[in-house]
Amino acid sequence: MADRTSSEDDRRPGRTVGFRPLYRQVRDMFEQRIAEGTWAAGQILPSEMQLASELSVSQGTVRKALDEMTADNILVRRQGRGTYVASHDEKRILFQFFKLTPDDGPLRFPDSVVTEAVRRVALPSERDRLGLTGTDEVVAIERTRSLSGEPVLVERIVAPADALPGIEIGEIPNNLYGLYSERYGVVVVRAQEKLKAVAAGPREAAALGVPEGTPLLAIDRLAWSVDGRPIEWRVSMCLTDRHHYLSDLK
Amino acid sequence: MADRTSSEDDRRPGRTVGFRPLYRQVRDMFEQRIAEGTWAAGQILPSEMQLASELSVSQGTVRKALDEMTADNILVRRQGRGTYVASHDEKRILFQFFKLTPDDGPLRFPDSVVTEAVRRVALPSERDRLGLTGTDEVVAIERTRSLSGEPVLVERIVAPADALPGIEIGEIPNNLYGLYSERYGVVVVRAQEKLKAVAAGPREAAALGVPEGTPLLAIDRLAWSVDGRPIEWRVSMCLTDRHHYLSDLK
DNA sequence: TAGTGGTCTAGACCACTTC
DNA sequence: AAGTGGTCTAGACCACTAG
Repeated sequence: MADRTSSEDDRRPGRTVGFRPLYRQVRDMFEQRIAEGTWAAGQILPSEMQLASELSVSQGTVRKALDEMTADNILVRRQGRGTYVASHDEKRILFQFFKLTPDDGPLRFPDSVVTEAVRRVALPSERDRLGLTGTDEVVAIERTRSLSGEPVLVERIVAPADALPGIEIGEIPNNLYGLYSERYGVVVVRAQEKLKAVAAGPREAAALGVPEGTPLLAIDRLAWSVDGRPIEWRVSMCLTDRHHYLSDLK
Repeated sequence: MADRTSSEDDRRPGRTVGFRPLYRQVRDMFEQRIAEGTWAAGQILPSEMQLASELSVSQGTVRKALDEMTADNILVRRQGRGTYVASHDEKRILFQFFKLTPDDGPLRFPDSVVTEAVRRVALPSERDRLGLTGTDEVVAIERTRSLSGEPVLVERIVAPADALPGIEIGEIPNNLYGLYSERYGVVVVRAQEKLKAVAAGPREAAALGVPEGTPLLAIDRLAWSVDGRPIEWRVSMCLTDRHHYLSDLK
């Protein structure tokens, strides 16, 4: 493992500016391996001891890096088995990325019906949110999602086409983040949602089977890949008469 | 420090059932001290070394307990200075408990105008949410809150009266969690919010100066004290035409 | 039984704040 | 200079899983 400053050859930290703990440098390396696909979603990592000796670092330093990444839901650790790159299975989606819960009854994964899927040049607003330029293309999807057979939300999803090369518009799975990671090695690890209450317009009203003007919960989500690139913009319009958005504050 | 099982006298963990790491027992003790008021909000804790020798535990074990509590925003650590019980100053409220953000412009702390404050017997729904029984009393507050002079939300707050003994209905401060901790030693550390989109009724419409039926964001929050007791139920009806609820998913 | 992560300890040194 | 938290190391042992 190299020094943590830019110029010295020992382990002594430099001045206040630019100091970065060793375990964070280790974490950066691990995240880079995930971003590059060296470690794919669901795959097991080498053991702490192996990683430590590979990097010429103590096991405790490797552990601290792995613990941080586990706390951020990038890795999953299982005592006695090993450390794995967190995969986007339905359980993780429900736990981390799907906050719409039935008022009574258990959390469930919604069905999806795709109503539109196209590849086209990005609109200005999409370029803005996704950090695209000029003539960059996006994949745009619209779909309606149901819980227990009842439509609960309609959403529009936009992702940069170059991050998902050769994506087949025809076959959009229910679990998109699983597709991103399994097929394109793009691992979504973080998202930010902005929520508003809005009145249903004609399209939402028709798709959800409610009158125009019905209050809907609008969820505007931007999702980032492990390497920090914005990878998807999604706006969901949700019926909340029998569901709610669950947010834990701590 | 005692053993971590219930019956043995050494440090050897027992069977799988009932095993609890030493650092969690240490954390439990620390949380108890906060709940009892031994360590009040804003107060500095003894140093890691002092705590370790007091409990006959290594510094590393104390550190792990303190780190966990810091991650949960119960403590604040400042290198070179010490470890403090997190106080409910405006900065913490904004960071942890107030998620309504202007669409453009910086996050700010809202003003409040109390429109009603009474002490009365708890309603059945309130007993249910707050874990009260029989003739337990509550303090109920209604207020309107503004950002930049514009009313953005109206909320109803209900708290068990016995947790806030002798609370003066007359003087309700803007920052309620600060009052709870400073005056009654009740430290709120966690909350859960359920969000829905609803139509403004006559009262909300009048208080917020919008037509009836305007979509509002309803935030139903239950807040817990450090000892796990539900300490406040709050329902906020928010105008989201120029603000949004910010939720980070990771 | 072997190998993994999880806990606990002890000690050295660094970064930061205060006096 | 002294005291705090932060980092890094090394080693022992425990809990859990799998063969």
